[in-house]
Amino acid sequence: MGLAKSEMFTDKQNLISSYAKVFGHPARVAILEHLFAINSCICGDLVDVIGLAQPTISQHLKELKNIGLIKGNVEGTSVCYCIHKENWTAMKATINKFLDQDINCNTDCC
Amino acid sequence: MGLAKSEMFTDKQNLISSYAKVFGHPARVAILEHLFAINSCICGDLVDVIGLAQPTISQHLKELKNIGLIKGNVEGTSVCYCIHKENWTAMKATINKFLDQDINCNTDCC
DNA sequence: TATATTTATCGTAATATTGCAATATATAAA
DNA sequence: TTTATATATTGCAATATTACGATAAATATA
Repeated sequence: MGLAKSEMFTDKQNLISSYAKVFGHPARVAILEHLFAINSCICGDLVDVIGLAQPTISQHLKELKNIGLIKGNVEGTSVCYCIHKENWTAMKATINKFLDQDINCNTDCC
Repeated sequence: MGLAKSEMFTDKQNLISSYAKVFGHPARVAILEHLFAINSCICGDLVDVIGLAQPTISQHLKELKNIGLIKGNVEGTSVCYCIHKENWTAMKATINKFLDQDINCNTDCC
C-alpha cells in the first residue's frame, strides 16, 4: 500500500518518524548544515550551494518549514531562512530520548 | 525522478540520511522500542506486538539489519533479534553530531 | 507602469516505499 | 520421512517521494 498506518502507533512514535523522515534526504541534511554553518539567515543562494533546481530546493524548504525546523522571513524579493532554534531544541529532546534507550539496556544476548 | 542524487552530497550527509530513513517509519521505531523495552532478544512475537502482517515485519527487520542496528540469531525454527549495541552507539555519535550543531550557533536573525 | 529578480506552485514523469497474499525455506518434533 | 512452526522471499498493487520545466506570484527598481 505504501501508507504508514499511523493510527497503529503512538503519537511519540509518529513524531519521531516524522522528524526522521525529514532528515531522511541528504539534500535536507545539507540545507540544515548550511544554515548552521553560515550561522545566520540565508537568502537565495541555497540553489547554488546544494546543486538542485530551484523548485526542488523550494519543496525541501517547505517540508523543513512544515515540521517547524526552519522559519522564513520575506525580505524584499527574497526570503530569508534560518533554523527555528526553539523547535530544533524540542526535536532534539524527542530524538535523543529515543536514541538514548540503549543506556538502560544491559543484556547482550545475541 | 524520486532518486536522491547521493553523489551530490558528502558521505556524512548520506550516512545521516540513511539512518534517518530507517527511523522514518513508525513501525521500525516501534520495533526498536520493543527490542529495548524487553531488554533481551525477541523471538517471534513482533507480529503480535506491532500489528502488521508477518512479511511486512520481516521486511522492516531486514532494513534494520541491513543498516546494522539489529542482529539476528537463528534459534531453532525462530530467529532471535536484538539491538546491535556497538553499531547503535556509532549511529548515535553520527546523529548527535548533526543534532548538536545548534550549540555553536548564536545568531537569531529571523 | 514596465521590467527584473526571487521564490512558490502546478503538473507530470521517474523512482521508492509500504503492505500483504502466496509461497518458499529451514528447522524441530512426531 | 512427514508434519508443524517460524521466518524469508516473491510478486504485485497502492501510495509517497523526488526532481524539474513551466508558470505564477510578489516585490523592488527603472
